[in-house]
Amino acid sequence: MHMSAQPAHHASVAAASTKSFEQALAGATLKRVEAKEFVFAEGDAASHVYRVETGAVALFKVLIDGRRQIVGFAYPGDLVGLGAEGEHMMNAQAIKPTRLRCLPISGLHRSVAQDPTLYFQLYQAVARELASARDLMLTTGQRTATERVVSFLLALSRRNARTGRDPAMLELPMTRSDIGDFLGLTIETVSRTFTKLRAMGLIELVHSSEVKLIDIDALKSLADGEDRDQ
Amino acid sequence: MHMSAQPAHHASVAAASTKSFEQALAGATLKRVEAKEFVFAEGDAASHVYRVETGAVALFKVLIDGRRQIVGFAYPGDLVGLGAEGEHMMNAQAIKPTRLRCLPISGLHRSVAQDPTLYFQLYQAVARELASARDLMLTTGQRTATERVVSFLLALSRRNARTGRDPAMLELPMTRSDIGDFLGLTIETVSRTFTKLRAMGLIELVHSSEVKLIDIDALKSLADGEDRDQ
DNA sequence: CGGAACATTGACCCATGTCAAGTGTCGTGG
DNA sequence: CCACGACACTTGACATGGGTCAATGTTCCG
Repeated sequence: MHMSAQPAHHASVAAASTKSFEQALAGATLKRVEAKEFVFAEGDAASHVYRVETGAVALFKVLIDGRRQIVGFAYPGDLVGLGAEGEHMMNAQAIKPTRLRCLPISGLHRSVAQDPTLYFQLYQAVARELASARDLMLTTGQRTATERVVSFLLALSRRNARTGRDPAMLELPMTRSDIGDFLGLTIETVSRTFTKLRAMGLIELVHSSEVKLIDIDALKSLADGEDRDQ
Repeated sequence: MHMSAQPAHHASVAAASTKSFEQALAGATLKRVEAKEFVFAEGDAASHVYRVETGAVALFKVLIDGRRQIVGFAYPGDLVGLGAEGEHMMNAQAIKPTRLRCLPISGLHRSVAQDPTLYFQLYQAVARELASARDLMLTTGQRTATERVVSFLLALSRRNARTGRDPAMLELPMTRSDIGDFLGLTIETVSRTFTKLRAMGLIELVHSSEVKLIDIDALKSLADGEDRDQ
């Protein structure tokens, strides 16, 4: 039987919270960025790793013709910027006012001297991120628009459950455009799908950025083709 | 300006070849698997990491209704099975007769005692794999069928160039179905796209599993929307 | 109050999926 | 060596999900 692992779609290295890691972060400076401000861009020197304290950040790549793929959203507790060798290979942009703790990579290497398992933790953190990336690939590669949107909502719901919030009431800090670029859909399709789910009585749009899940079980079965272990 | 990094699409931890790593692998047993035989399946205990010596392996996840997403192919020199915590979260299946070097995870942890940087190497290996996974997301999320197939061919071409083989003559060890499940397309669309590229004089199908690239520059511009730095 | 940005809705169309023949190609056994 | 069957691949005809283009609503902030 599978008790398998990650629920999917929290694509930014869920917090590796251990003593040595917390210590490394403790001295880190705090940085505020406004909505739409970049934390770093593709090609920038990878000087820091950041942990989101409040707010939310979108991680994305762009094609030369402007098409954009968001590869993940980072919420409070998530790390961004890991796994970059020398320079960043993607962009990180705040999607609302955000506070970040900035950890210089050089300092990180120094911390390793005190705690050699730190690399193991980084390894695990990146491995988790890899797992999410692959789950997202499954979603964008093989699923219909409805399945994608529902999976996305359920992933947010699970995140809420994990962090002690109401799993039926979702805040969507990102725009429809962001959701579309994450799921490989257009704004219009995302919007139509929300409308359809509302018409089916499965969700309620309290506000365009606030969704109430009415019938989670029905949503789960809609998301199907769901990877094992919900 | 970007000198950025990875060419994309070699989704299985390109070989981390260092002394300590080679030593760890040296004592490893060799295993032969036939085409279609599983190396491991989702849910299996993650007991070993494997390095492909000859042959090729497909890594994939399946949805309950049978849809399949191949997240990468592993060729000689590539590692498979890294990043699994406890149990594997995907399947690894040989796509032709394959020889693998099997490295017990327990032994790997022992080797770390001798060389603490080993974890750093593993971290880097997984980070590279993550970069490929994200490149693939960009491809399957945002591109047309033609762009996907051409990107795929060019990635194989680059791999050939990197390993000292003819970058214009490609061996496709995988079936059309595998390619489709990798790129998020159907068999028929993959086949039609090959036919179209042949009709355009850009490729030649020596054999259904052997492709000759005739006009690589034209292919590159077709692949466009290509991520920066070719 | 006005305007910009975001979201929704509608009409239409096309790329790709689906279904259904056909056509190699390879390996096996007679 | 040939015949057969099993697959894999190709090709065609058709259907449709979701993209595109366009208009309208809504929200929020100055």
